[in-house]
Amino acid sequence: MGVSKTEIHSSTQIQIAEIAKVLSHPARVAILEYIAKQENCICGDIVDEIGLSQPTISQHLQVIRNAGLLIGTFEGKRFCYCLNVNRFKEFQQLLNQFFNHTSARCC
Amino acid sequence: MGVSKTEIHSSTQIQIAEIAKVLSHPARVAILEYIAKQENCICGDIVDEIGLSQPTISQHLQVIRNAGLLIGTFEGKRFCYCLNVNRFKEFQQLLNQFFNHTSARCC
DNA sequence: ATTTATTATCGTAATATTGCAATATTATTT
DNA sequence: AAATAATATTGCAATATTACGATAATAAAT
Repeated sequence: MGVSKTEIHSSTQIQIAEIAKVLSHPARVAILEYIAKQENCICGDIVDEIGLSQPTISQHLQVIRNAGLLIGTFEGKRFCYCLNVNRFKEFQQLLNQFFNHTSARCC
Repeated sequence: MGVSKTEIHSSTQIQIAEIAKVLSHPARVAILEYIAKQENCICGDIVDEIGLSQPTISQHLQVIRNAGLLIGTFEGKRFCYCLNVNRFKEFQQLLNQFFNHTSARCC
């Protein structure tokens, strides 16, 4: 009834789905791209960059943060979040494992 | 108000999000894995394999089909769907492009 | 300490997703 | 053609997601 039956699936399947869910909204894709390309991590202007309200961006950022894709650093006095590249590459690796494993077994 | 503002995003961002959405449910991940590993494409028993009702599986299959990930073939008399490996690998490639492009630009 | 700027949270409305029972459709046999 | 099997669709309920205004919390600067 609208709720996913996660208990019937393997942890790997759930993991892939969780990773994919983070990327399953264009705003989050855009935010990730934007954060990554900002050299000095001044990320407060995501709201200006992407045409969504500040609460909405904050909500999307939370999804990204919960996935472990954000790390905070200090640049002088300013605190700013930055892409967790290691985690990001882990996402890529896990997805590639899924793709390779799955397509290799196909008829 | 609950609806994605797709018009503000680039076609690449939307494409990545669409690909990710297909993989964003463990049942669909499981279905893709199952279809891929079936040598002779006898896929009617997905329902037995995965613990979900036939309508629910059919619904998930439609999402997978709409993404272009299913092709139908004839094996003797039986029609059966099979993973579209080319499209599947295209998904992998597009995701890798996104990951490589994004992580390369990070601070 | 008080203003100012930035980010997070709350509340709420609209829409989407997930799941299944019931039913319809389609295909295959007999 | 009628029966059987397999898949798709419909309808509906429960939950999740998306979006934003209002507000709270946090940090920076005066």
